[in-house]
Amino acid sequence: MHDIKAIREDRDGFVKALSRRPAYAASAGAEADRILEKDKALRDVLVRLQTQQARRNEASKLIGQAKAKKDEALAAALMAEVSELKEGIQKGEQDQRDLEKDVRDLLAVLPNLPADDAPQGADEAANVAMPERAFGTPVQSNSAKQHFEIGEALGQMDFERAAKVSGARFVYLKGDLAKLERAIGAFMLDTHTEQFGYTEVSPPVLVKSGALFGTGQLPKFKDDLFRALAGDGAVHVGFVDTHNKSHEEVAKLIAEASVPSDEAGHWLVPTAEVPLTNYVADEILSEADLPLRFTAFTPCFRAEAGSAGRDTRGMIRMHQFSKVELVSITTPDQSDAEHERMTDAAQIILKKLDLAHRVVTLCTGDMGFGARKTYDIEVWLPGQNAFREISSCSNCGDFQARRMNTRFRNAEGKVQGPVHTLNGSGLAVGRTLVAILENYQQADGSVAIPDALQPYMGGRKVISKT
RNA sequence: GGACAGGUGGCCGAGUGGUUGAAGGCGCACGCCUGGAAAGUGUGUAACGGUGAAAGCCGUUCGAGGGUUCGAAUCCCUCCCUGUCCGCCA
Repeated sequence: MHDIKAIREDRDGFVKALSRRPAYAASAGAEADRILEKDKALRDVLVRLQTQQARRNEASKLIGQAKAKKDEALAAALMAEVSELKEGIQKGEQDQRDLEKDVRDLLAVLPNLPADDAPQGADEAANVAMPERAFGTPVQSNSAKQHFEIGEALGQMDFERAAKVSGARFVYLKGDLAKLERAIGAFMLDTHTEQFGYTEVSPPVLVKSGALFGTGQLPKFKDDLFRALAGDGAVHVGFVDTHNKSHEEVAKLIAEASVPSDEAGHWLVPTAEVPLTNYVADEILSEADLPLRFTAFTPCFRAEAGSAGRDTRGMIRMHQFSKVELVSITTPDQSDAEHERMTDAAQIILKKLDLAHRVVTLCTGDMGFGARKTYDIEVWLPGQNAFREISSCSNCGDFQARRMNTRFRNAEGKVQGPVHTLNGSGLAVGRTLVAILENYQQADGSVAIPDALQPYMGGRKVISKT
């Protein structure tokens, strides 16, 4: 969420930054002007309304004093005056609510402004390589199998039965592959907590809509989410007047007043970023406690609404997958350094697993809604003969903090404004498993276990068909 | 799911229609006291918004949203959350 004051005070600067996102290249100016128009109308209403409220408050106090002095005539005169103000005040309050909602609704769907050093570009082709962060040598091989061929041949990865039970984009892992997923998660958590000071968290994976608004998935991206409703999801809303009505009439009125609402039920988290970041929602944190660093190993659920036909084979794009997430809450002046540190933490995992990868800075056309700057880590998959995203580390600046209403105060107790939030995968566990299968596959169909994971796999060195 | 009881400032906690943004306490900050500290003592200590060059002035906020009233932390309605008991349940 953008700071309306910032748009008001520097409209052109806002438009310039927003128009760096290709989707807003043409419309940024019009967006800003629509918002500013509503904002101006709101402030006009406030000036008028507050004058009336001030007089009402003053007169109300005088009424209390007059009544205390038994001066009923004065009290009656004042009450008549306030009575006349009432209509205007109620109208003003309604206008205020409407205009505040208008401004908020317009702001809520606008993406974050790219950082100055986020490269300009239309799509992923314009992402900028970071050679200083590249690691390892991609192994080209004509004989390399894809992960699902390896997993299915091992008899430990079953898409057909998953389709029977849950449909497309689900998988059963069994035996050593199921254990390997757990081992990868445990290895990642241990690394982040022990080497990087993250606090391990086991968060809720069903959340209310307010949390998804806070991190920016709602209201704009609800089609990407799964929703969990109790029963048929009907919710009783509003007041039903049962006076002098038959049972049938009351039942009908209740049914009419019961509708699915956007507030009803829960949503399945698309990433642990949501519960980890919203942990501090509506709080004023102490600067001394920052940065906060959280990590969690959770399932993630995504509808993949816009991905029909993409990555249909294998485990690359699932409705449900495991991920270890990293979230940092920092002061504004720390967030750039924290972004580099978080990316280091994510990369360490791949380095310890000896998996070749590269890192790119996303261009303005490829960045997510809430990010001001993003690094993607792409791991080499010899079976696909390609680099594939395995982590995305973003600095969201104060964008999520404004939506969540999370601020911090300094040592003197003075509120300093919104915190900065960052999130990154550390890493996608399913895709890490894919990368291990493809990079550690052996000619006989078995898969070597990376050294770093052997302690988590009972000291074993290889996964074979059982 | 049912029945009660609650949700007040950084924390605890008073407050059931009229100068209550809110007593009191804790915590915190600064001062006095002290050789220094503790104790004691004094003062201060919410957020957000509008307006203004600023000082300031004004408004809103006592879980959230509506309503009643000249006036709501206080009365009414809806929702959310917490606690206790019952039911069900991993």
